[in-house]
Order: sequence, then structure tokens, then C-alpha cells
Amino acid sequence: MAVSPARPKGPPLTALRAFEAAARLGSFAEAADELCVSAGAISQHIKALEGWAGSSLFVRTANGVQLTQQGKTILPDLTKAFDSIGLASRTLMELRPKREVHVATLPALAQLWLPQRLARIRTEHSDMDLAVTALETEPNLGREMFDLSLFIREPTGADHEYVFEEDVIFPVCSPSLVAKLTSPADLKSIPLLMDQSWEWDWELWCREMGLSPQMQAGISRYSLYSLALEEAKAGAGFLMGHACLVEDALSKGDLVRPFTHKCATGKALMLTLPTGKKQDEELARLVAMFG
Amino acid sequence: MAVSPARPKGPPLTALRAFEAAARLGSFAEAADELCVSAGAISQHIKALEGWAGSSLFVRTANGVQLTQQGKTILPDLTKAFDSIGLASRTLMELRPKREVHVATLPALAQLWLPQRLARIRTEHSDMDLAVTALETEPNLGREMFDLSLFIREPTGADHEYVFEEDVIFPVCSPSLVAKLTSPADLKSIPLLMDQSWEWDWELWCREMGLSPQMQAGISRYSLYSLALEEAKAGAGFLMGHACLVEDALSKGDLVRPFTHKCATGKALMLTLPTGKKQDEELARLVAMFG
DNA sequence: TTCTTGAGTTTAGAAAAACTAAGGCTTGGA
DNA sequence: TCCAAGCCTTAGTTTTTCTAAACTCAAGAA
Repeated sequence: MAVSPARPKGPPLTALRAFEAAARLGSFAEAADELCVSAGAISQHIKALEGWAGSSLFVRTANGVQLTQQGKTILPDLTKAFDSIGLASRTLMELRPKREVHVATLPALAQLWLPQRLARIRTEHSDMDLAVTALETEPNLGREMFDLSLFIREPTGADHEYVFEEDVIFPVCSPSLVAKLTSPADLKSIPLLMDQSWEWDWELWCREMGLSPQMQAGISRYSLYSLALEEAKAGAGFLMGHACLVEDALSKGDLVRPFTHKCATGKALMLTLPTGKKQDEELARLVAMFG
Repeated sequence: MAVSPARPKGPPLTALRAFEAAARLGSFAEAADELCVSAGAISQHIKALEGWAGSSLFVRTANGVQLTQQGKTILPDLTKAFDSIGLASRTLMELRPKREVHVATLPALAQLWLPQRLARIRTEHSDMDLAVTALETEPNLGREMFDLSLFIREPTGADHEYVFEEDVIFPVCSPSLVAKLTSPADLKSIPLLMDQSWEWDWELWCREMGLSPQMQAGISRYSLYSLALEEAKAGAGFLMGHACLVEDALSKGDLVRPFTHKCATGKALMLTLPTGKKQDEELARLVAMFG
């Protein structure tokens, strides 16, 4: 017989991290995305934590989860804790002798906006190593070890972000296609090409023009903007162009603008830096590099 | 070929925890003790972290380690982080429906001081579950999930600790042994019994008496105070008695005090609670239970 | 000098934890 | 009524973590 019970164990740290992400984001699926694991892993972590705690942390419903009172109680301390850990990790990373600038950006920007800038940066800063990873959703720079992110989204006015240019959209198509058109009404006879995650762009533009996008000859959706762009070049239909993404194709003459109307989305091409660091100096340096 | 490098991974949380403990305590061995793993595990974690960081965190010498500048830079943030995690874990634990009071204490106190109190507590608070675990060194209540600790040490004056009684020491022996003695000088002919970790007690007492403990007939060391106590009862020699540990044997007549001189060690029997909680009310309640 | 002790390191192998994939369930909307 | 979105569960695999035991090194004691 043991004289006394074993030393009480604290909860597993990975389970706490999974809980924190799920609670902060309000969804297991989003937490799984942020932590780069499957949703099942998050589910298991949280179950383990609930087992340790002896009470439930989330109420599960068929379409989502909701924090319980217990969950709400501990979330703020955990968020603070993992923010501190993120900051310490970043500090440690920045102490590395060999520094690599790791950029997170949209696949479309990585393919259509970055390449010409990167070519220039590589010649002007040949000592610097650059790494680019393409992500559908903007990472949380407080947690993920990127050095900067480049995304199209609403500006927040925070001092660790910089607006490169407002997001402006307008239809584009191949020169061969535009030859057949005389009025916006001709739109109806031509298919619309769109990126899955930017369907709303057409809604916006059509509303400003007093048209309905539903009445189109056809709609093709692509998982990547660059695929839609290639199709547009091949004359497959109209693509809703974002100024920063089609500038290259327009200047080369691969695409043209069939209509003059353009439309601001309220978003912008944003450069974002992690918080809590030597921002001003570094932001200026990076803006100079990319801008 | 992958379009882009993989998502950068942060450092493993367990390695950060190991580093934080080692850096705070200034020793891998102590960190291993606090985290209940082997020293090798700590060594590996820190090596992994240094590999991730690309720079070393400790300078190793043959008799200890020392933090490097990099290590010193990140320690404060990590300590804050794990303090927050400890606090959140404790909060979660205290939300449990079924509450168990988990006490950390010295083996000697667990065997010689607690039993009579526990018997009383169990009858007066029959609804409460008590767990006792014996430890050689006082746990860090900010990190380990005990509800209170009972140790003999110097008071710090903090408001989450309570002094039960000053630590007073004096030699004890069996009644059969004391019959043979007439003066303190007779000490020399009788072996001294001592607990491994409390050897200094004899030094202290002898110095106050103007004697030298080296000139004894013999010295027996025991890994547990209660073993030494049993030997003393059996007449094997003099044991340095702590008032709180021998009170029971003295009142039963199993041991007697051959000399009247007693000596304060500057330590005290301390009840300590975790910080950052509803202390006043709870401290009062627990003192009432044990006191 | 030659032990002895204490601190950290290093390995292989074992144990535990974490993760994925695939199939289920439930709900709300088309 | 069917589909899609979310979460759950389970089995099996992969990865991480841990231990044990032998090793190095330096400081102090005999």
C-alpha cells in the first residue's frame, strides 16, 4: 500500500492550447485550422481536459459549440499565458544568428503580386533569406511564427499594420472576348469566372451597376484565383479582377477591361507585423522592401 | 515540389516548461524534481529547444548550469505564462463538483504530526475528502496542484502562509537511556541519531551548549525521521527532537528529555496556500481545521 | 595523487501521447 | 427530402516523451 496518493498532475499543456484556441475562436474546426491538426484532435484534447477538470467546458450542439461558465472563467488566463508564450518564442526566434523572413500570404498574392517584388528584393537584399507560405486565412501572428503577413482584408487602424493599396475590383477578360461586346448588357451572354472565396465580389459590382449576377450565361468557380485568371486569359469568360492581382496581366495585354466602372470593396492589401516588437523601424523597412 | 515552405512550427510546449523550470531554479536536477521526471528528460528538452532556437540557452559547467543572455531574455515572459497556466488550472480544479483537499507535507509531519489531526478532521468534516502526499522538498504551489502545504521552514511573512508554531529542538531518548546520565558530558558515550536532511540540528544545539558533535561515540543517519524516532524509542541513542514531531512520544512516555536546554531553529511549522485566491477566508478555515 | 560526489550528457528502447482517417450523428437550410 | 456543416467516436499509426544505465567532467576530501 502506498503511504500517500501520487503527486497530482496538472492538465496536459497541449490540451490547454487546444482549448484556448477553440474557446477564443468559438469553433473546434477553426481551432484545428489554427493549430494545423484535424478537428478530431481538438475534440480529443478537449475531452481529455474535461475529464481532468471533472466538468464540461463546452456545450455541443449540432451546429457549433458554446463555452460553459467554467470555460469562460479560465479562458482569459489561458489566452494571456499563450500570448506570453508566443511572444517569448518570437523573441527567441529573433535571436537566431541566421535570420529568415517568413511571409504568410494569400495564394493569389503569392502567385500574382509577390513574384515581381521578390525578384527585386532578392537582388537588392541578397543576404536575406525569404520564405513564403500561402494560406487561405490570415494567421494569428501572436501565435504562429511568421514574420509578416500580406492579406486582403479590412484595415483595423492598428499601428502594426500598413495599407499598401485599397482593394479595387473591375471585370477583366481576354482581348478576343472584349471585341464582341458593346454594352454591359452583353455580360449576360458570357460566363462569369470566380474564385470560390470571393463570390461576393460579383454581387457588389453588379449591384453598383444595377445588374443581377444570377442572370448570367454560366458561373464557373475555381479554388484558386490564379486558375480563374488563366481561364480568363484563354477567353473562357469574365473574371472579377482585383487591381493588385491583375496589374501584370493588364500591362502585358493578356487581359483587358471591358467596362470602365470600378468598385472599392472597403478592403485593402495589408501588410501586418506581430505586435509587441520594434514595429516602427521594422515596418518601415519592410514596406520599403515590398512597396 | 511544394509551392511554399511548411507552416513554421513553434517550439514544443513541454520543452518550454522544462526550460522555464530549469532557468527559474538554476538547475536541471531541481527542475526534474519539480516536474517529476528524470534529469535526462530535462536535458533533452532543453537541447531540443536550443536546436529550435538556433542558439544556446545555458552554459554547462561540470557543477551546474548558467543562463545565457538569450535565456535571460525569454525567462520572464515564460514564467508569467506558466504562472497564468497554473492559475487557470487551479481555478478549473476548484470548479470541480467533488472537492478534495490535497495536502503536501514532509514525510515526518505526515507520520508524526498529522495523524491525530486528521482523525479529528475526518470526524468533524466527514464530507471532505483529504489526500496527503509526502515530499522531501516543498512544492511550488503556483505550479503543482496541491491545495495546501505543511512544511518546516523559515517564514517569509507572505499573507498566504500561517505559522502554526516555532520550530524548537532538544535531544530526546528512551527512559532507559536517561537513567544512566548525570551531565551533558555523558553525551559523548552515546551515539547520536539523526535524519539525513537535518544533520545541522545537532550542530546548532551543540554550539549553543559549547560542545562539539564530532566527538561522539557514533552517528547513525536515517533517511526518514520516523525511523530515527523508532530507534531512539528502542534506546539506540540520542535523537534531536523537534517539538512538533516528538510531542506524541513524550506525552506517552516513550521518550524523555535528558537535558532541559532547548534551541529555536528560526524555522517554524508553516501552512501555505496557493496565491491569487480567496485566501483570508480559506486560510482561516484550514487553520481552524488543523490547529 | 587518488577517491568520491554531484551535476549534466548520451544512448537505446519502452511507454505514452497525439494525430489521422473514416464513418456517424444531428440540425438547419435549399 | 436531401445536402452541408459541425462535432463525435474509434482504431490504428506516428510522433513525442521518458527512463535507465553508463559516461564525462570538475571540485573537494583523504
